[in-house]
Amino acid sequence: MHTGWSLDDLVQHCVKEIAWDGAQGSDKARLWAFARGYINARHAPGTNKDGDEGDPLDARLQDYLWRMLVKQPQITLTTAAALSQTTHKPTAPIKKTASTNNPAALACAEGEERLVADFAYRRQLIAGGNDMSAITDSTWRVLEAIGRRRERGITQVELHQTLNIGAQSVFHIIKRLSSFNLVKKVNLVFQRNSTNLCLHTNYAALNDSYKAQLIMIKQKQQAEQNKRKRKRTTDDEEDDDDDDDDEMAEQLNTFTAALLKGQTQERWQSNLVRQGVTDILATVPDRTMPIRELRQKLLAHAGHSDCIKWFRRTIRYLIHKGHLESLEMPRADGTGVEKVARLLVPFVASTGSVMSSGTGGAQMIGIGPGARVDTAMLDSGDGMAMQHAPDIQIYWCVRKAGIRGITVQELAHQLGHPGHKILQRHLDVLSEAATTNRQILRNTSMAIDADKVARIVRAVEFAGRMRRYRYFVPEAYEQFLKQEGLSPASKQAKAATSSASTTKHTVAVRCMACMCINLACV
DNA sequence: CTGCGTCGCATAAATATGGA
DNA sequence: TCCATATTTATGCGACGCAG
Repeated sequence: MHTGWSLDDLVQHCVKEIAWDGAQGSDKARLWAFARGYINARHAPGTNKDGDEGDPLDARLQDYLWRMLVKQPQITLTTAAALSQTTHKPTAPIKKTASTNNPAALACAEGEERLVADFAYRRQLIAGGNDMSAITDSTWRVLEAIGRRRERGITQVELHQTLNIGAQSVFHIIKRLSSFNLVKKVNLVFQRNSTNLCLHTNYAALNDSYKAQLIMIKQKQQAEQNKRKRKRTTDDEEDDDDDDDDEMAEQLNTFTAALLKGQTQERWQSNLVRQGVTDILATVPDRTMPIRELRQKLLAHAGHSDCIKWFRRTIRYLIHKGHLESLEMPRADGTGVEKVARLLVPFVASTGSVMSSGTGGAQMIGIGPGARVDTAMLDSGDGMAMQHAPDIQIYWCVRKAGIRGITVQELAHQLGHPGHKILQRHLDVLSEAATTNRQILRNTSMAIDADKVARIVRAVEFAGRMRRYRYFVPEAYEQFLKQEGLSPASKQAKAATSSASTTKHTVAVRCMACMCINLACV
């Protein structure tokens, strides 16, 4: 934690970074990024913002740095054009032609100058003291690619695609490399696919996903310790259990709260929930608890439809995998039966899991027709992606649409064209009140606070004879009405009629999309 | 009859494994 | 290192039963 830095140190830092960039080397823009990273990291946190308003890396420093670097024995000055022709590698005839989509080569102009570290130095830095005879050409290429993407890691899929190596071979190579302790793997689940993020060991500790994995492992170990303690003494460790539960519950609450507010990038972590469920069950008598109670204990927003869906899915998954069994038990107050869950085998996250702790602006990622698990989501700068429940994805899309609203067609497009039926169903549910309260809502005529209960607003718009729905977040809908000079007086009617009644409250307004359409609220 | 929730089967995409 | 195949994890959707 030095608050100062020296020019020599800066130069050495850049030499290393260039070496990490591999055979393609680094261009000037990247070099300046390295230097800025170095300088900022060594400034005291408070001083670098207002203290020096100007760029700490001014033209003079840039010039100096460049001249010093060119002089370094390990560094060669070359151009992008030269790099694309020569293979520049003492080891093997690697088919550079195969990787024409090399981003580094394409990104810079033909004559762009690049600094490249020599092979021996790079090898020492990236492969450490490992015997190079054990590292074959393909292995080296993979290792180098991982090194190049050291900050955010690279997925197995990307390695397979960019290096033109079979997916299975990539798997083997990664396995080998992790046996040398050069590479760390982190499992990601994204939409319907799961993949591994590969990180160079030296940089793994900087990655949020890897940190999350370590936290999970630590939690697992603590849970095991607690269990062992519990076996020995049953009464004295209650406090520990409570603390543990509180900690877990708190973490989960943060997740749900943040998720539902849509103000964060924290991704819901299904493994965390699964583990939370079994951890709680492990501490109660008979390892049995009503599912409803379990949900309330685990989640701060247990009444939200999002939570209910997620939770139901989680329970179902755990039952399917043999961790839980579901039983019918009479209620304590004697009014019928309710479902309870009994723990059979505690769930333990095996391959680690992922959550993001990014700090950038909240944004939806990975949803779209071409969404993939690789660059699209990682390049968005917020680290990791997690699989989302469809309703949450829908909700966020509607939210993102804001005052303009969104039609089913647009929604379907944004979500990568899921099944028509399933989409409609989720929309039905979301535009109604929370599912558990439906009974109450139907039977009551009192005013319903739609802002609190309904998640999204469904409005119908007419264009000639055509009729279609448009969905809004409640706040956005209010805003829309205000903009059109209308009072949101239809709120009650809207909530009351959304389920069964046929009465319609119609308002003639201008549609934001077409500017000439009547919009009616149903 | 209708709406809703649950169950089970089919499918997809990626990883993991073992033999050549 | 490649090939064929198993496994894992998640989604899509129809069938079925229940309650109003």
